[in-house]
Formats: sequence, structure tokens, C-alpha cells
Amino acid sequence: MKIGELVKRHGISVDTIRFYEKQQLLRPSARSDAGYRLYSEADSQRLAFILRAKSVGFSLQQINELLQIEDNKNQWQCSDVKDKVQQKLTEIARQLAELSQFQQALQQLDEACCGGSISATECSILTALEQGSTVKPEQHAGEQHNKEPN
Amino acid sequence: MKIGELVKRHGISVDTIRFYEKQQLLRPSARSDAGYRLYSEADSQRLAFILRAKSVGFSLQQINELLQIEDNKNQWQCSDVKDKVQQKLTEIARQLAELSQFQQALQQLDEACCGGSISATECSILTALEQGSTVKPEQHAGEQHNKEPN
DNA sequence: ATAAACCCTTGAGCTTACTCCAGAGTCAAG
DNA sequence: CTTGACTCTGGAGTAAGCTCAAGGGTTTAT
Repeated sequence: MKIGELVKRHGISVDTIRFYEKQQLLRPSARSDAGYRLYSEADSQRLAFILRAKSVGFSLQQINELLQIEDNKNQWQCSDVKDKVQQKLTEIARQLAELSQFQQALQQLDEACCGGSISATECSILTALEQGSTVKPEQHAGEQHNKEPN
Repeated sequence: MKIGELVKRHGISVDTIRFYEKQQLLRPSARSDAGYRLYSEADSQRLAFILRAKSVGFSLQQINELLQIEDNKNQWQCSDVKDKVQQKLTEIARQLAELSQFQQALQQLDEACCGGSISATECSILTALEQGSTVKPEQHAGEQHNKEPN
């Protein structure tokens, strides 16, 4: 099949396919007389492999490594494959930890701020970012009568 | 103070400072006769603000927006600031969800694979990526029957 | 006076995964 | 035979956040 049908099947763009080719992930198994890329069923399945690997978070570089194993399965062991997966899991755990930390810090900021129409001069979020101190909630004039500045 | 002292105080590079300047985040309040950047205490505090915002996950673009508020606090409300924080929280929640999905899928792959020295031709990780089906554990010749399949 | 350390500007490069464009050849339908 | 859809190549552009290099002035210490 030509590139147009391939992309229709997989729901991606021709540019992406050509990009993957440049990245050595997927080469068409033949060319027509006019130089058109021709893909076999096997090629299409290889693309499916790539897309599935992408969908579980692998980078193109990592997918390349997986494909090298896939291309010569009998020269590799289960442990080689599992290692890649575990590497990725470690990477993801690190990213999750970082994001969670962001989340926690932001939630603290969020909770401390009234979010109302009082002037941002009183905003405890800005204060915290200015001073790096622990977050303190704002004191609202007109809510209670208490006007200590933070 | 000159740029060298500023970066020493904050533990970042001069290139980064100049980059932030190009991004309109931090301008030196003066220049020496020789054209050296001169930073005031206020500049240094502004930088601290930037770095703190970065440490809770804001992008430079978002920090820029926060600084615009910071620069004219009395023209803004708490809600404006809180909105930024909540926007970021939403963004982070989305990223966390995506990563968790990756993690879950990878853990499934990981658990199904023996990780041993058997040939990768039997590897259930590769099989799953090839076929996109639910993961099945490998059947090992010469090893006892494993636990129940998933 | 001179060398080291510091500072300047401009501009390029890196990473990832595409996306888009120009200019041109090819193919199928009417 | 022409139109429109499809394909080709090569190269540039995008986002984010730096990082580095070249080539040259300034300051400071000895």
C-alpha cells in the first residue's frame, strides 16, 4: 500500500511516517517505479508496534531500541526487554514524584488564597513567592474585624 | 552588584540570567559605564521570586504572567492570582493522569515478563506490543507452572 | 605592565516529535 | 488533455529552557 493508505489505517500523518523513516524506525519495504513508498502488511504491523510503544510512554529513541530487539529476537533475552520497561518505569516514577511535589506546593498556595476580589497586594500566594516563607492565609477587612498585615 | 555576584547568590549561571532578560523576566536596574549589568536588592528578590515560581512548576511564560501581576499588584485581585495557580494545578493533574496511565500499562507489561534468560522470542512484552492484546505471561519449558494468568 | 578573572554581544546548537512549505513529478477520472 | 488528488525531496520552523562559542572590552591583583 502507499503512504496514504497506511496513514489512514493508523490515523497519523504522512509527515509523521516520513519522520519515523528519517529516525530509522520504519522503512517502506519497497518503492514504486515512480519512487512512491510501498508498505507491506509487516510494515503496517511494525508501525502498530511503534504506536503501541508510544502509547505506553516510550520515546522514539527507546522504541528504536525495542525495535532492535524485535528485529532480532533470538539474539536477546527476556531480561533485556524487561530492563527497558523497568528503566522506563523508573523514569516515570521520577517524573511522577516531581509532579506530585509541584502539586502539593501549589495546593498549599491555593488553599491559602481567598481567591476573592480583594486586591492582589494582600495575596498570600504572591507573598509566599516573594518571601519563600510558609504560606499564611489573608486577613480580610470586612470579614472579621482584624487587620494585621501578613 | 554585578551579574557574577547575583548568580553566586542564587546558584544559577550567567547565561541563564541573560536568557531571563531576553525573556523579559528580569532586567538589571542599571548598567555600569563599561556596560556591565548592575543589579539591585530588588532585582535579586525578583529573581528569587522567579526561581520559587519555577520550583513549584510554573513555566517561564506563566512566571511572566505572575510577574505582571506582581509589578502592579493593586490593579489585580486575589482571584487573578489564584486562577493562575488553579490553571497550573489542572495542567499538572492532566500530566499526572497521563503518567499514571503509562505507569499502569508498563507495570502490567513488567509483571507479565519473567525477565529471565529465556529468548526474547517468547517475551510477553514484545508480544503485547506486537499484538496489542492483553498481556499473557510466558510459558517456560523447563520451569514449573507459574501462577495464574491475568 | 600583564595576566587572570570577569563582563559584553551576537548567534548558533541542543532536545523531542513533529509540522509545514516550496517546487516538482505521478496517477486516475472525466 | 486537463484537473485534482496524491506523492516526492529538502529544508525550515516550533516549543522550552537553556548552554556554548567566538571575539573582544574591563577590572583587579601582582
